[in-house]
Order: sequence, then C-alpha cells, then structure tokens
Amino acid sequence: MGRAPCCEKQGLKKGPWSPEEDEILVEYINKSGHGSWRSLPKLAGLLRCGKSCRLRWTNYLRPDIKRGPFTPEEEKTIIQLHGILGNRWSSIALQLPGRTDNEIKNFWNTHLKKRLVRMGLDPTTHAPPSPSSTGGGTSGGGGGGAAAVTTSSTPSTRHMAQWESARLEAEARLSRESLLFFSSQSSDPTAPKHESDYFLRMWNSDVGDSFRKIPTKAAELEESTVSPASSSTAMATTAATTTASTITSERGASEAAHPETDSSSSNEMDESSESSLQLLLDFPADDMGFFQGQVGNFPLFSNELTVSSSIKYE
DNA sequence: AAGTACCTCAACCGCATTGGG
DNA sequence: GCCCAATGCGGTTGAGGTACT
Repeated sequence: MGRAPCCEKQGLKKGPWSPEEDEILVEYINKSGHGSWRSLPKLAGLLRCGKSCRLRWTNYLRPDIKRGPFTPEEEKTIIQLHGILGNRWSSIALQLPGRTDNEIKNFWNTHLKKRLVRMGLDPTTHAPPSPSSTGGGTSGGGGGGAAAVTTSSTPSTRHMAQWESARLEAEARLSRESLLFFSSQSSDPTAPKHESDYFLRMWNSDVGDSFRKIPTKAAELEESTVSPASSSTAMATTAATTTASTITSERGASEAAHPETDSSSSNEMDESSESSLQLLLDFPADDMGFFQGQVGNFPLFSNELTVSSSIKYE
C-alpha cells in the first residue's frame, strides 16, 4: 500500500524542540491559528513536519495545558475511566481538562498500571487474573496479559460489550415503559426517570460515540471467538457484569453480599473480593461526578446513582 | 567517583479514520 | 463509490535524569 510519509523527510528536523522553535510555533498559532498543520511549518518558517508541530502544540505548548503532578482525584478518574474505556486515551483526556492524552497515557504506563498490578489486578481489564493464568504468563508488558481474562474477548471488545449491554438493557426497559416514561417526563424533562436512562444518555454522548466507532473488525473477532449459539448480546451481558463489577464502588461491595447475580462471572468476582478490588472500591461514589455535566449537554449521573446503576439489570 | 540500572516523558511511527474532490 | 491527502490516535522508542551499587 505504501502510504506516503506524512512529510518529506529530507531537511526536516526531528527530536526535541528548541525554545526558539517553540516560540515560533506559539507565535504563529496565536497570530494565525494552526489552520492546516501540513502547511503550517512552511508558513511559520519551521523545519518540522506538520505532524510534529501538531504534537508539540497539543501536548506541550497549548495554553490550557495543566502542568504538574496528577492529583489523587485525577488518578481516580483515570483509573475508573480506564476501567470503562480501556486505552482510549483521547476519550479519557476529554474528562480531564488540561491533561493531554499523551500525558495520561504516560502516567498510566508508568504509575497507575504498576499500582494495579501490585494490587493483583490485571491493568488491562481491571479484573483479577484468572487462576489458570496466574501461574505463568504475565511476564512482559504491553497487551500480553489481555487474553487472560474470562472469555477470549479482547479488552476493547469487552468494554464495547459492556456498553452495548447497558444500552440494550436501557432500550428494552424504555420501550416497555415508554408510555409511563413519556407521560411522567412532562414534569421534569431533564430528570432521569430510570437508571438505565443514564446509559442511554451516555451512549448518545461523546463517550458513547467512541464505542460506536469501534471498528467492526473487533466485533467480528469477538464473534469468531464465541460459539455460534451464544449471541453477542449474551456475551456482552456476561462481560458487562464482570467488568462493570470491577469498576463500580458501591455496587462492587454490595455484589459480594448478593451472589444471586450472573453465576458465570460470580466466581471470579468472589475470588477478587476486597483485596483485589480495594483500589477501586475505595473510590467514593461521587467520584464519578466527573461525568456530570461534562459529557454532552446534560448531566449523566446523579450523585445517588453514580455507576452503581449499571449493573442492576438481570 | 564511576558505572549501571531504572524511570520518566517528549517525540516519533505507523495504522485508522475522516473528509474533500 | 473511489481515491487520496490530512488528521487523529495509540503504541513504542530513546534521551535525559535519578537512584543504586
């Protein structure tokens, strides 16, 4: 195929940016905007490719970038969002104003990932490693451990399945209760009438968008790893139950006391218990408040519901 | 003090996606 | 609908700094 390189390599500088280059770039963008990144270097008089300029601007020079160490709240947000979104750093960054996807990615890889590993959690899925896989194969970084989880699903598809499950459940409920729902809506159109409402909202938000855009290739892969009899929805429910448990604070704790939920995943969750979930369970419910008013044009979660609403479907 | 190992993070690379012609 | 350029995104690299021996 041979896509042409993003820029002609000859004569273009690579590596760290000098203060002078930074100054030129900032001055030019402040004056003229970045416009076409490809043509920017030439117009600004920089010996860099447009891609490099864009990266430098978005990751370092942008005026709204927040510097300095991550706060505990930001850490929690990242961990929780990673539990939901996986390695969708740009989506995670949307919830952390002033932080770049690159910064979050680096912080995750150098700090948070290790912390989860120390807690006995799979940093990819946030689930405790399955007993069969704990013996050998978690060496090496990267995605090596991804296959260790419950089904053969990949992290991204498990996250997608989680979303899909919540969405389907919400839609089913709403269709069942549509008359009641719409009649009662007149009193307060903005107030969620049902917990599943939040998922529909989130699904229709920017965050949900990122899932709808997951390439079908991933879904096909998912299908191919599941027996024909098991629909993707059924799989999704299982995955959602498992994964959502790990990312839910209140629910995670109550789940241990209510083993009547999905038996296929309950074993894992039982084994995880408090110790392996400690980090996630420690989060107060209103830590998910970052969703409120920040996704789309509406609040997504009320304080009393938070994410715990995500699992109460059977 | 010197050498080595480890850590951090800015920057690069290449694939995926988007959008215009 | 197809092609291609532009842009976005996530994984990876490597230089520089720090800690340890």
